[in-house]
Amino acid sequence: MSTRSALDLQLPEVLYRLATWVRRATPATEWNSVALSALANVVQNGPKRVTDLVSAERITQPGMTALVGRLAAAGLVTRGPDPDDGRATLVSATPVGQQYLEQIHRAGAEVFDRHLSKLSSDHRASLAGALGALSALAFMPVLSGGDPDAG
Amino acid sequence: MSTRSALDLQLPEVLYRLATWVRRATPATEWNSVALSALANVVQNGPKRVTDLVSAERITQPGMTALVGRLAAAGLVTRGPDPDDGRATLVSATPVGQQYLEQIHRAGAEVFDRHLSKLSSDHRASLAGALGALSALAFMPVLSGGDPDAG
DNA sequence: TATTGTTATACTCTATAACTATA
DNA sequence: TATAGTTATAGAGTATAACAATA
Repeated sequence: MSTRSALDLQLPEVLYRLATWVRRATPATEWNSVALSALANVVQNGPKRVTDLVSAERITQPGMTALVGRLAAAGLVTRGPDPDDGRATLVSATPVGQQYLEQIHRAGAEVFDRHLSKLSSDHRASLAGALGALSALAFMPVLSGGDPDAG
Repeated sequence: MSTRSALDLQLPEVLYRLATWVRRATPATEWNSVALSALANVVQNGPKRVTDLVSAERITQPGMTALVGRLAAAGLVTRGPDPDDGRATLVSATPVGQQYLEQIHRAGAEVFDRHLSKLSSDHRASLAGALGALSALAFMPVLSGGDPDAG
């Protein structure tokens, strides 16, 4: 039995479960996951057009318009014109939005830390060794294929 | 620099991002994540009361009643009396529900496999080494604390 | 004519409150 | 009286369709 087959057979299932676990372990917030993800996008990558945000999330353009409107009403983002394209709207994070996201991440990190401390030292060591790989996966662009229309 | 501090500092952030990544990479289905999670609960653990399903998900009792009603209408679960408690309702998975969940997992596994194949062999090896730890985390009961009311 | 974004409308889902049945 | 579950009602969020502005 090679490590390759173990990886192929078990990791997808484990990742799936892990995502569910993270969803349950993460403290509830007043914003849903799509909203936090869109906010994180503009916080980390700078101003984005509505279309860009749409393609990064599983939501329609009108849905993103409404979401950006709510985020703007809450003071977490601002909307402005795109100097390069008169049709486009640039969505930018405000300092408040950035601070809010950092606070959410701190609260989530605390919860994760409490759970990680329950793991055996062997398990903790193997996780530390896989940090780079997990990060590479977490930052990997999602391949199209399940979604025929996705570009 | 110990591996312990690297783990504490980076892993929570990576896990958070990884969960978002999984959410985006997983093919969209007609059922949302709470519905699939509740279905998976009864498929894997056998019949459960509505209250049990409520405590495992972030949803209210009326919300779970409605969700179970939809799952039952779709033929994925059935409801029956609890022989030990006349007040309770036992929710059980049907063969159709079990097959549906297996199909969802197969489709998700295919997508994950395609992404995993993009990783370097070093990263794949470290992931294989962390499988046990990831699984331990994914199956760890969620600790209360962020949620004062949670048992 | 195609693309970007918004508005109008309807539907799904979930929360709070009130209720019934059983312990 | 407390617990398990349901029903009634209202609100948030998102999709489809139609529209306005710019490329």
